[in-house]
Amino acid sequence: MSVQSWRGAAAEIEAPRLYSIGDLAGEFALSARAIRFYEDHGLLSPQRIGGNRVYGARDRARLQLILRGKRLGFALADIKELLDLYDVDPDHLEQLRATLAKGRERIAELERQQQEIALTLRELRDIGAHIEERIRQKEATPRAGGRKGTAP
Amino acid sequence: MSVQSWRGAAAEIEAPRLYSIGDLAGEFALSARAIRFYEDHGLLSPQRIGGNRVYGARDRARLQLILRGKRLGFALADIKELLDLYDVDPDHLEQLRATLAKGRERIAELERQQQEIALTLRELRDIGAHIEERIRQKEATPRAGGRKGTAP
DNA sequence: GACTTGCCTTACGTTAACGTCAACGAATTA
DNA sequence: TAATTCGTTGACGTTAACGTAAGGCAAGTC
Repeated sequence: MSVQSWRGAAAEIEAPRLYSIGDLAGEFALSARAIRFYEDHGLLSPQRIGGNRVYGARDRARLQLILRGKRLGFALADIKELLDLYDVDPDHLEQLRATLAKGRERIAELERQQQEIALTLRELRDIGAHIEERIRQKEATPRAGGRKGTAP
Repeated sequence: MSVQSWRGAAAEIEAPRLYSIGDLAGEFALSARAIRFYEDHGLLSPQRIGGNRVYGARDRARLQLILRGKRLGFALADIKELLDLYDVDPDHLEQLRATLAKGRERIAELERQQQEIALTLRELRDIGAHIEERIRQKEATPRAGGRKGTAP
């Protein structure tokens, strides 16, 4: 049963949508084990209702960020730092500065990554163009010799 | 001793630069163990001179690609596939087509990754701007309350 | 009342990507 | 000649990020 049913049908007030661990696991196509794992490592901290985990919009958003971070190849520890950037205490000046600094590091790293992706894309497209041409050659004149592939 | 010394000083003909495992390890700041590991998994295949590994320009270039792939968060198995795109047999039409297809997949994946990085960068810059403003506030009027950070 | 479903915790297993250590050989260097 | 300095091959250890299995509670279903 979806967690939402627990809230009864007094749907006059805005009901901030809630999710069970199974809901999120299904929606994002990962295992409940993984979600619990993220919690164990401090990336999520859902409420509890009688032992059961209950996730709100904030948790859901954080989970999305986690998955995006993973797709970008970051380790969970890094992703945790990234998530921490979101809930800095706006009253503590030193923490604000520290967060800003960390944020800039992440930005720099992502920009570097951007460059490397762009470079890799150029190379792949180049290879692709060569291969396409080679294919056209072979299709035009089926039994002929050919030059070697692009180095290396 | 650098492998290069083995080639004597008959430097009239162009000597294609060679490297020992230590050379590459030093240059790219990784361990010799890692380099051997890559070889064990088919990502490198240096020559041998009396049991010792000897790397040429091609091996060096492949190693660079490996490291770049790692920085982009790819697994070694994926990187191996990527490397294989470079030395496709230009005479085998089917292999050409298959390579082209794989290449396009990688391109698509990298483009998706590009989008996600761009998105993350926008968010981080946004957070950064908020934090900077908050810092200016606190610097201007040291003891005042403040709004909360950017959700989530 | 038995069964299924969904969640819980605990604990051990697994894979990737190396690190570390041992024991050895070949080549310089003192 | 002895001691370093690279390099070699095993073999075992380690960390991250989960998977998998065992056993149990609570609620709904047949």
